[in-house]
Amino acid sequence: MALTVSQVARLAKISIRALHHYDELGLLCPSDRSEAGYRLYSQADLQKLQQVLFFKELGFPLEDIRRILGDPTFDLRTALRMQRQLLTERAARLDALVHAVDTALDALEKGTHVDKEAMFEAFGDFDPSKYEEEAKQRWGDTEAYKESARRTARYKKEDWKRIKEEGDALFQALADLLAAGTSAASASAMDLAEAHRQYLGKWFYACPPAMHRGLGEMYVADTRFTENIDKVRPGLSLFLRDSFAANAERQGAADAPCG
Amino acid sequence: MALTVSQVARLAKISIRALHHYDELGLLCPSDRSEAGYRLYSQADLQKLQQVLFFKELGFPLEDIRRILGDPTFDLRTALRMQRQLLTERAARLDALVHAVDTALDALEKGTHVDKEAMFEAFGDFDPSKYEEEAKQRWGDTEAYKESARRTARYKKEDWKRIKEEGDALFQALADLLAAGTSAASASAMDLAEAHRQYLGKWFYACPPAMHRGLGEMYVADTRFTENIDKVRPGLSLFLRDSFAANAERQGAADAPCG
DNA sequence: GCTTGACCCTCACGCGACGTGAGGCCCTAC
DNA sequence: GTAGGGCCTCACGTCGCGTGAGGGTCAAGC
Repeated sequence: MALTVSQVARLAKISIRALHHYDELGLLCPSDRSEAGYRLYSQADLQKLQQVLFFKELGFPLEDIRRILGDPTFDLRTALRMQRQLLTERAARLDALVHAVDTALDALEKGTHVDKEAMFEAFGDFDPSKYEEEAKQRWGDTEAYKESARRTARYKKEDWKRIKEEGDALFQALADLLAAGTSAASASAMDLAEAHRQYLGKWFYACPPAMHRGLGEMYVADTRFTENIDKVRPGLSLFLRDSFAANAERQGAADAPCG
Repeated sequence: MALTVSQVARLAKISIRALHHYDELGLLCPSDRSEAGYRLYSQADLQKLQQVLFFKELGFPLEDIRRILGDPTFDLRTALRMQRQLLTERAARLDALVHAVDTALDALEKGTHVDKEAMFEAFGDFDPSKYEEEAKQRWGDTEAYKESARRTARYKKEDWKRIKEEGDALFQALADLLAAGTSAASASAMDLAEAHRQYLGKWFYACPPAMHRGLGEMYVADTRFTENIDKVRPGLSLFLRDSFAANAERQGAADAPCG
């Protein structure tokens, strides 16, 4: 039943080296080894590999995949939403590129003598003056604009981390309240709950108070969430549920379910 | 008129380091430097950058882009067709992934308690037995199959090079005939012309004899092609045109134009 | 004239996901 | 017993930059 590296590699259409790499990272360690030290993969290993490849296709870095698969309470929902967003953006971009290539090919096949400059007119995506105007419209020609222009490049790469940190900070702040014995229905707790709700809306999806309350319910109902939230501080999931609910009440939420 | 690195970087929405990198590679060297050694980019440099970014978006490696832009007779048409193919495949894959993510999200929002295995059923793309059957159907469980399975992984990465080499070899063979004084209408020349036509059909696009003849015409009509083809051997472009035409005649082509 | 701070330069190492040998053990088969 | 294929573990290479370190340049304000 146990498969060797080359067999697994052929099945999954990846390289042997990739399997070695996943082993090194602790991402997918074969569940057995032969006497001679050969890697032996079980059916369960294959299933895990399947999951690894899924997330890889979605564009997750391997280190994240390791954590995702190792940590069953990872926030799949928000991660998938972000990834969906990313994928659709990439798809739109690809569509645009295919279009640009078609235009270029058309021109080539008709005129034969199309010079490259003309080709790029079709792909009119880099007119400096246009960019500058757009940029000024957005931020004005201020110091803030200069600063912003400089930082946006970094943002792209660090989005994930920043967003995660922002969320973690909110949870931590709520955990601190819990530790201090503050009530989940206190103004400070509700304010943080509201901040968390807005945080979700800002980065992931519109989350009306009723849905937020539902999310809190899920935190205690679903042990996968509960366990991990309580790692920050025991009892935090309950505290979150209550503060989310209190805040939802304050915001005048009806008794709508989450979803 | 001359722009500094940071200005260009802001306009093109790339990093300064990237510009340094392109300079190092000889891909985009600023046409001027200040007394202090500052890079100064002209409008022409910006246009070239525009082209660089276009090809980069299409997924070409930088080294290839350098050669493409440095060599005006590069076979844009075939390159673009290949790239188009690649892009549509990638787009299709992205679509499938978005779908898979949607399914996963749906399940998550309904059931909340969806385990990962169920999630991957939606993305049923890794059933080992399925793969194995498919593979056997295609190649049978032979030595050739084993070999093939081992090589396909490499093919992906080396496609470009192999295909280019195949084309180069054909051109070289024809150049040898020319050097030997063989007629462009000789059987051997026509056979090579036919091989080139089939080569195009195999890797790029269906090229009926009449279109192939038109391609030959272009080789002499468009100096960008002429110059570079004649680098292989002076007069080769003419020889190609004539042998393509002779072969088209032999294949019973009407007098249709290329395209 | 001097400092401050934004901007520029050139090394040069780091990263992520492997590719690609090198050198050597294992295992079956002739 | 030796030839071959498959497996192992280092360990360095690749690509497209990111990210400092260490230091010169330049316009503005004191």
